[in-house]
Amino acid sequence: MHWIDKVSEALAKKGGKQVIASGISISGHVHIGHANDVFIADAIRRSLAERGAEGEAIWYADDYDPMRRVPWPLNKDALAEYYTHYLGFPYINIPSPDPSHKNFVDYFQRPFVDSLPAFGINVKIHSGAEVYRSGKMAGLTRTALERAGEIRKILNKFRKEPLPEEWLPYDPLCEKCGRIATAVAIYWDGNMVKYKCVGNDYVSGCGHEGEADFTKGQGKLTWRVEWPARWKLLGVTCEPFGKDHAVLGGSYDTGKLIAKKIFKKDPPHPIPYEWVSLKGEAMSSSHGIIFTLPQWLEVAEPELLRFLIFRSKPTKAKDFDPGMPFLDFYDEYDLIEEVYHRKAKAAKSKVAQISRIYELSQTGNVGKKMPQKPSFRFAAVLCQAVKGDEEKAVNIMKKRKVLARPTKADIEVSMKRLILASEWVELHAPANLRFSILDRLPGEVKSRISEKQRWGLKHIAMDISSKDFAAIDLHNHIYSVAGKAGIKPGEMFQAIYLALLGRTSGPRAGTFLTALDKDFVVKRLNEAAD
RNA sequence: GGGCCCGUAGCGCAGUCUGGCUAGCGCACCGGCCUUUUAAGCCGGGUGUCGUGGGUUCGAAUCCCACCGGGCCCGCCA
Repeated sequence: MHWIDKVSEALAKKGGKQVIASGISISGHVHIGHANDVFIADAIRRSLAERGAEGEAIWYADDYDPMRRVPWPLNKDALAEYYTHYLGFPYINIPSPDPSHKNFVDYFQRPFVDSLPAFGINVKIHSGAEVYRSGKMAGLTRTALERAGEIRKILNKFRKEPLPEEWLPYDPLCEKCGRIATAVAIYWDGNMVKYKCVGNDYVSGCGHEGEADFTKGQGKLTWRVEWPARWKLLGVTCEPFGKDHAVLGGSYDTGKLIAKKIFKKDPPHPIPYEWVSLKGEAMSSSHGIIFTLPQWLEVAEPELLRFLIFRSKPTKAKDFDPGMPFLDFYDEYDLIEEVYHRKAKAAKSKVAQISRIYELSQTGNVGKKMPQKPSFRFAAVLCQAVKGDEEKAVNIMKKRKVLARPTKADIEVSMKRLILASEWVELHAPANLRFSILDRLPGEVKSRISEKQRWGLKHIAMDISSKDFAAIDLHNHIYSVAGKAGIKPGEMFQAIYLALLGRTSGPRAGTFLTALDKDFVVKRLNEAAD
């Protein structure tokens, strides 16, 4: 059984409505590593639905947390100084670097959230700032303040240096300087927490002493207490989280105890997961080593990212490389699709597992028929040869038997893939895979073509204009022309590539030439031969 | 100091929870074919001390213990 289904089975067995929580701190661009969180939560929701259990997936933006570091690209040049001023501010209160977004949070969060539907993700979105400001957290905050002593004892079990006697689990928002990370709560009474803005290790305080109304969001619970409080507030029964929280004595450990003892809440079923790296490097919002959901959708089908996440166990580290290895990755996905549709063979013991991974990779329901489409590898060449001419592309794919009596849907899927491939070639493909037809034939290129090669080009041009070659026949024909010209086939091919691409290699010549406009090819070959 | 993950073919991995066919898959590679350059074709081939050592067992990649190597997380701050 797939791990997603094991979790949903365990949850369903407990009974009642299941709430699967996910979420992150909006500390910069939200990248595909963060997608783990929501994708897992949503997949469990889906699995629960399949077994008839009630479930809801949520995504919680920690947008009321303080900015501890200025993230990329705001840490560059003039912006850096401007944003350094906002260290310690709750993200939600930091301005956007561009006027088309409401604020810092909107700027970083929107591209992520807006992309979720394209990945088939259906989650309810919550905002930490909204939760605090609306007073929804007030009751639980009061409980936490009342029982600060017990909470302190729980936390101290895991700390080297115990928290001070008068410690309170509350981070007030300094009314004077606007920071939420610099004020220390001193005591509380009624709805008010008295504080002093003393600063912390990354930003200094303003020294202000004031009072924060915790029913109005003038501060927030400290993380280790906030998390279990949130479980209680939203009735969270399951939550995937990064390995940083999963450490013994980490926030899940203390959260578990606080949830049970203070908030009378069963802690959620944990799903710790590993990070996703980018070309072997850890992704980092603050350093700009990221790959975002919109970036993904530019060059790949959404199913592929789901596949990346669900193909292996959550505790397995995953690496994503949008370069050459991406083609293999695509092939693997296509293969499991074929296995699912019984078009490819796999070990009997594997078919069920592979099929389930395929299902989980889908953004919606699985189609009954497997769509016909080119491999991504092929698409990456074809799109360059036809330069956006759909009809030509379809014809070539028919000739190549990639498409056999294609339906509208087949063509749609294939075109989509061609567009993605063309973006991929542009953005991520290694240079040697990229080619483009020369608009003009520069003299410098022409001069690299020998007398004998010219003779050959001229004859090929003549033959093409007088006859419609099938790709393979043309390919063969080039060999015979090379023979007549008294040169090696390789030299003949090189001349063709030079004339069209300005370099000595390219896609398989017969298919390549037949994929191009005939008149253009004839004209160009003649031009090179003269 | 504490914890987690990983170690299986040249590379990337599945299989480990729940011990049981002859340890699989993709790519690469090798051989052959397509008169056929090429990262777009086809067929065939497994190239392996399952990190090491010990234990449990009729039986271990799988469970237990120790160790080695790699990566990561936490350690007042997600």
